[in-house]
Amino acid sequence: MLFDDLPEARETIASVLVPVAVPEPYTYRVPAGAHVVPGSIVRVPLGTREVTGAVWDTQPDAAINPRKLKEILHVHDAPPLNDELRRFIDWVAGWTLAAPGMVLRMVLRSEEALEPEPPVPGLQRVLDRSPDRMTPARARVLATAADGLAWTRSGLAATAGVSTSVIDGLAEQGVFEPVFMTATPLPLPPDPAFNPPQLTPTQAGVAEALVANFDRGGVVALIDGVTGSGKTEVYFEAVAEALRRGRQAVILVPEIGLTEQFLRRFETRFGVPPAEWHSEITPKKRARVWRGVASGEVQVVVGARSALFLPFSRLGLIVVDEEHDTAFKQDDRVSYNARDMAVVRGHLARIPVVLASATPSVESRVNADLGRYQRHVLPERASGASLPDLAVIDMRTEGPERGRWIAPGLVSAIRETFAQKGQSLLFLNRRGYAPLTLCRSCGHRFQCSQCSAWLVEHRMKGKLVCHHCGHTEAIPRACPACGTQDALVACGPGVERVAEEVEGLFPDARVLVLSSDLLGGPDRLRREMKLVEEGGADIVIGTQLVAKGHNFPLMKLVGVIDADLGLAHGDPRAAERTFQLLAQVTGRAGRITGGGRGLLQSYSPDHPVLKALLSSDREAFYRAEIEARRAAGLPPFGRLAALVISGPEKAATEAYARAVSRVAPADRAVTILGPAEAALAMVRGRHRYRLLAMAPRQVDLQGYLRHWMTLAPPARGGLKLQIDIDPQQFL
DNA sequence: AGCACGCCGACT
DNA sequence: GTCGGCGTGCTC
Repeated sequence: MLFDDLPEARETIASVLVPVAVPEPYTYRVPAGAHVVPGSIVRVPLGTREVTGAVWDTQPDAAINPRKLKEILHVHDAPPLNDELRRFIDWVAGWTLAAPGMVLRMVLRSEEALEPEPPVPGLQRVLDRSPDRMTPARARVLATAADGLAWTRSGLAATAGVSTSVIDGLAEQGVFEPVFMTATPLPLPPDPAFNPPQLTPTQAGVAEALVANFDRGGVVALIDGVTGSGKTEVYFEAVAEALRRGRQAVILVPEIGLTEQFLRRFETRFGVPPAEWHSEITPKKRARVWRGVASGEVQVVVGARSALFLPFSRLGLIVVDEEHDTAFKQDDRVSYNARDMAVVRGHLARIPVVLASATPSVESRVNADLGRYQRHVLPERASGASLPDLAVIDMRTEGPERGRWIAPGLVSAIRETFAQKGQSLLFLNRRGYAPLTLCRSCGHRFQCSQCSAWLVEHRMKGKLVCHHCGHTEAIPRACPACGTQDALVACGPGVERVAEEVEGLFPDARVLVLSSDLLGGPDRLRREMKLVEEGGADIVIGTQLVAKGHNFPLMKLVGVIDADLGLAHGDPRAAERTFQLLAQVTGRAGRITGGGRGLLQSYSPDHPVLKALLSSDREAFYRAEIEARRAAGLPPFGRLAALVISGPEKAATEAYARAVSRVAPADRAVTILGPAEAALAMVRGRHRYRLLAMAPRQVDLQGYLRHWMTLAPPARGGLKLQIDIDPQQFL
């Protein structure tokens, strides 16, 4: 054959998604001898820097000036991102209107994982060699290494109980030879048959349905079960099925829900703890989990929302526990709701998704009612214990005297519980001592200088703190407005103030405050949680973190100090949030041991949310909430969007927007527009606006956004948007 | 003049 | 997301 007949050796190119906010993949030359496939993780030059990206297409139409092309520097020795994950990245980017590279960045969140762990030097017994002289220490070493497996020098020394010099001596004589051990072996795989639970007939029925879903493609099941009904045990059976089928499972939990308790429950069922994935994990562990997941060796991951973006090689199941929790939302960079994106990934991968909650979100309930999701109800408590006995204390007639916050009825309930050595929990979703401080003399109210919210007194810290932007200042002695000395007065209760009252009422009780801003950080909080769990406190005063994830087995009484708090907000989901929070926190009472009580202090005991809670008629709550949204012109999904258009003073605008999003639309300083008006304002005003637009309107937001993006492509920093629309309808 | 800072476009 | 260029305004 003549050389002339051969097609000219064409230059190979590939499009590479780079982790920057550009709208499309860039084209690079593939160096001779390098082999890339779609999904290959590569190192490429970009501008003056080098970045890690992923090959998106090996046959791109190169509409780019060939002279501009740069060459791929390195192809990482890591499994390529599979087709399922690449489609998921593209989908999420399209949905969130983020650059695909920004979504890729969430996938490539472990630099160390991109190359195999370097081999560890080790020693292996050379069987036909023995030491010149035997000593007791040497004998122990030989006995330890008799299995013929490779050991690390220090590991062998420690196990045999000798110093490393004994090992060195033996190695010197050739009794051990140096070898290289490949990366630390992964822990044993979870065993689906390790400890199957005793399920009630209802639970078994639900578990069976979840198992059957593995043969039905991308089915979403909503498990709707009261606190203590055994949701976890039931979805563990779906995890077991994934394992039996040789597939991987991921369990997403709200960040705070990933407790020691949860890991222990997993271990009890499957014999080993699951792999963990969350923001606190060390880089080394992070890399192991990432690689293990990509290679398929790690079979079950329990993690926060970011675990959804792990490169599973054969994902078979996604579970979203506490699916109603707002911690699944990410608002910075790419803004997404991991619960919704889990449904999307399940859909693309044609695998079952399980959403579980004691208080499902309204949108998931609606999706279930519409037949998009299966709905499985677990009504009773598994232990046979009844739900806590709930009652309301009408603060208008049965309230405490002025300056106190705990009604006499609740005080006596605490006294009774304490006498019977049970634990009481007082729930108040307000950190600090008092939510508002004012001057007795002139009426001056302490406001945050950055964002105009009230400053909250934190007596333990001795500071005034803004809960919106984090701004902190010292508590002054004199009023900054009129100069009067010692005239400051605290208005309303926070957990610290309730604790003060409790300590006065029950001097013998062990009182503990559980709040996210405890001095001593998360470690201390973890210790305190454990302490409460083991009975080391009698009365616990806590903010919403006691409502989430953690179970306190000895808790017999839950008192809600202000059940109205949260109901009055302008947020269209205030009622839903309050219902969920109160149901979760009161559900803690007697959760394990049964026979718990809940007392809710309220000035509006006839509010539908409280009525629904008290009658345990959850259906009534959902019916009323869906109806209320319909009446307000909102679709039942809670199709909500917020546009935050940031102006030139970026930091100020963002702090402002953050503050506003919590108090809006009550704050008059904010212009509130619908998306159409916001879009027009953007285009007309050359985005010199400082506004937050909330659009609880029934509009085609996606259409509007696309429309205006073509009119005025958002400049960097010019526009930040959050989309909070249930993606179900677009799948 | 020298430099910090913010804005803006480019990045294959 | 991050860098470099450039204009503005201020001067340990």
